[in-house]
Amino acid sequence: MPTETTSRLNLSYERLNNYCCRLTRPRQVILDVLDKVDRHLNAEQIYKRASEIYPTLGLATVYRNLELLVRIGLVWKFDVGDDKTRYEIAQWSRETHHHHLICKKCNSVIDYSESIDNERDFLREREKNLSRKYNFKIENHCIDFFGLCSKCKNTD
Amino acid sequence: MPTETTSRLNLSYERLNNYCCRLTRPRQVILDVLDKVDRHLNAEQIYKRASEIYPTLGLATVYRNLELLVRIGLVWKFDVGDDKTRYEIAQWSRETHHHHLICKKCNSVIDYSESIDNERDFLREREKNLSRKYNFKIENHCIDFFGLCSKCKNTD
DNA sequence: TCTCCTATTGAGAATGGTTCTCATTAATAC
DNA sequence: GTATTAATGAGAACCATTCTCAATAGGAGA
Ligand SMILES: [Mn+2]
Ligand SMILES: [Mn+2]
Ligand SMILES: [Zn+2]
Ligand SMILES: [Zn+2]
Repeated sequence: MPTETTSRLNLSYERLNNYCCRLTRPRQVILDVLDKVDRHLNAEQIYKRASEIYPTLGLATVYRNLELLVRIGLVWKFDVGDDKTRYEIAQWSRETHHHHLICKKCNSVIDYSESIDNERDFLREREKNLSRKYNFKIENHCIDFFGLCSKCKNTD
Repeated sequence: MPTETTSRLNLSYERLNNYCCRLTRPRQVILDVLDKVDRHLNAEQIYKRASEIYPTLGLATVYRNLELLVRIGLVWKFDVGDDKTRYEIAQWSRETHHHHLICKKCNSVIDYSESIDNERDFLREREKNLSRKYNFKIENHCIDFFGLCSKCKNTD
């Protein structure tokens, strides 16, 4: 019985294969770290955790592979306001798709998915109109809310 | 008869005053550049244009003041995918508020404002629900669509 | 208009996240 | 196995942005 995690990893490996990318140890380890619950990590954090599993790993390799994984759609990258790009495993499925609440003060990120179907429908409709009007091929969207998290709100 | 531009600049000066910031020549010039039609410039581009008006201007001063203007709400900053932060004069009014279509290939930005009222209402409703549920004080939102502009779509 | 205080400036150095280089290693097709 | 070449690790390089610090100039008050 494959766990959710192993099946997600297998899908990732398959995708790498489709893109003619070799399934190297560093890639496995990086995907493994991204697959864990902690999300929204920056490259340095991913490097640190992956190094514990595979100590000879190099930081440049982490950057190179994150870039690759983003390019082939297995990973999402985004910014929150500090100057470190954040990464998280791509969540395309209807159950896990989500958007973000981003705290301007502590740069923490909250995933939310309530009414995400509403948002998705709404955005799809907008995309249809906009792409027609501007002859623009929309590939993905970004919707974020910025402000103060509950902690930071009370320590002003 | 004040033009739209001069009145917008006057409002900016007033705002600076309210925040007890001196109305220096560099600030005037930077605001003047931002107030021109070309939007979505990066710091270097703003520096270049402002230098033509005020040649002794320093790049650090541009960065410092852009930061200030963002902080007091006169300027918006955002990223498009190259590694240079973009800036544009804040457009809060109902007539000029807009969102962005961003080309992943050439990093150009298209302003759109059709159905922006719909979007705004929709987002406001979401903000209300989310801030209650997560005890999160939402201060602003970001909604962008990424893809390929009409030019880049045809040169793949 | 003059003076004083200090916010602001300009130049260049420093920072730090990310990318590049290059010799070495290892995945995979045959 | 062997050959091919994609991928790696280490460190240097890059470059947008921030910092430092002595010099300058707003603007409040006299
Ligand atoms: Mn997330
Ligand atoms: Mn715009
Ligand atoms: Zn916070
Ligand atoms: Zn384009």
